[in-house]
Amino acid sequence: MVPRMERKRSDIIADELEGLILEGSFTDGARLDEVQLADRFQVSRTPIREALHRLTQSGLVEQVPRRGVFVRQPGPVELIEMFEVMAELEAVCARLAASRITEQALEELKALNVRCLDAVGQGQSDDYYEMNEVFHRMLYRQSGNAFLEQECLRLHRRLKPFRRLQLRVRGRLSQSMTEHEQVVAALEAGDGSAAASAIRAHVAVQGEKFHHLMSSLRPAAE
Amino acid sequence: MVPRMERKRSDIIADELEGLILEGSFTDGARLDEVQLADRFQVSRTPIREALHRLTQSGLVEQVPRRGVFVRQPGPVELIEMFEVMAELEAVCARLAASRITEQALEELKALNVRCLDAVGQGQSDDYYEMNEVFHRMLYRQSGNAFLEQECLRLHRRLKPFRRLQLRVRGRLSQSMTEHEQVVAALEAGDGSAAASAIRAHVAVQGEKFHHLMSSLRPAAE
DNA sequence: GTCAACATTCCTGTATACAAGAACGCCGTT
DNA sequence: AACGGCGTTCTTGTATACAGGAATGTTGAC
Repeated sequence: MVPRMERKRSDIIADELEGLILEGSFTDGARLDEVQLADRFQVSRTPIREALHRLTQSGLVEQVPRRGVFVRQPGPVELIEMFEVMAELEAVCARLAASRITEQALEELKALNVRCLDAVGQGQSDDYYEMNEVFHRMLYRQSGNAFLEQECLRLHRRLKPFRRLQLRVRGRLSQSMTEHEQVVAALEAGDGSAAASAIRAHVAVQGEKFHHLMSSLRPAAE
Repeated sequence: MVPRMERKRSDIIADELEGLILEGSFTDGARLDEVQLADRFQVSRTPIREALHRLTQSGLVEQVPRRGVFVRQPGPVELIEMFEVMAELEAVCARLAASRITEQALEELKALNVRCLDAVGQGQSDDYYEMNEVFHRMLYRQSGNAFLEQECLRLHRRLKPFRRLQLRVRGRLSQSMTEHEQVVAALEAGDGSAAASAIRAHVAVQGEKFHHLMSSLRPAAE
């Protein structure tokens, strides 16, 4: 079904810029100069403009007519709001999944959690991070609603750099594990509201505890 | 705070095209020719391209590299999924609003419902439609989460042409009224889950009953 | 008559040229 | 010395020119 998808330069540039912004390579409010970027990427202004336009739609930059585009890092308030929405969206996924999930997917989730547990035991937080991602993506998928899945992936991606900070908190990994297991248990029991509550708490804690980490206001600059 | 916002032509064109597509002026899968549109809007290809790019991000059209952009009307399945997400998002708004809504806003909602009731009594479905919009927008606002509000508005706008069909169902208006009142009552009681359930049902019925109206697959072409 | 290969043509993607508005600085006036 | 008006310059927004790939039509072979 995927015909060929030879991406054009402007898309590639958009992805790259998106990565740079999410990484925090640009300070908040910084102006993204078209000619400067054109020079940097060795292309003309046209693809740059298209890329910036896409980033505007994503909400990563703000475009002021006749003035230029400026990177727009979310402030603490907006971040907390976004985490709240993320928590609620995942809660919806969980509730829907509780009645829609397949046996097979449930088994996969369990297996995934076992592997997560191993990673936690060995203190491999990177591995855990990866598997945590897979866990959440599976949950989105099992909501049985492809549109919801897409929306969740979108927001998840947007919050990614801020989420990673969260794993650095001491003892967070094992706590996170427990929460995952509660979610799976609720799904297995077909208890939608329990699954929703579990995952909501799991995600919300990231938002609520988040500002404790906000001593550096910039996102994870790895 | 609004500096001037002299919109550029490409934005105006994007809005116009968006309206045309949502109205259903283009059949699904139709190709949007750049030069043709440029000629139609009396501009060069550049603003057209920017507008089409924006529509791509909105999901109204699909861009196939080296082939062109094609309007992409959501199919029945996708529409039902979108309505489901809308219902859940509004449910979240309601639940959050139950504990966050101000007295003043509550009064406004009540007043609005009284006016809605009048409109229903007089069979003025257009008036009702307008006030229904305001009701939902107020609910989004009262979630106390600006990001959630934005997301709700976005999806609401996307579903607008399909939602309108719903009002044509006989007896829907008075039923809708009752549901609104249930929501307000739950909000007043501070009962989040009741408010969520009420609004979820209110919106979901649109999605569920939607395919009964799908004899004509095209959106409301007024 | 049908199919395939080639050439033409059209359209998208990119580059460049042009126009207009905004910011900045300079100079003159008070 | 401070403030205001004017002009320069820089940057965005738009138009146009150019390049490459895709689709289509034609022609030739089987």
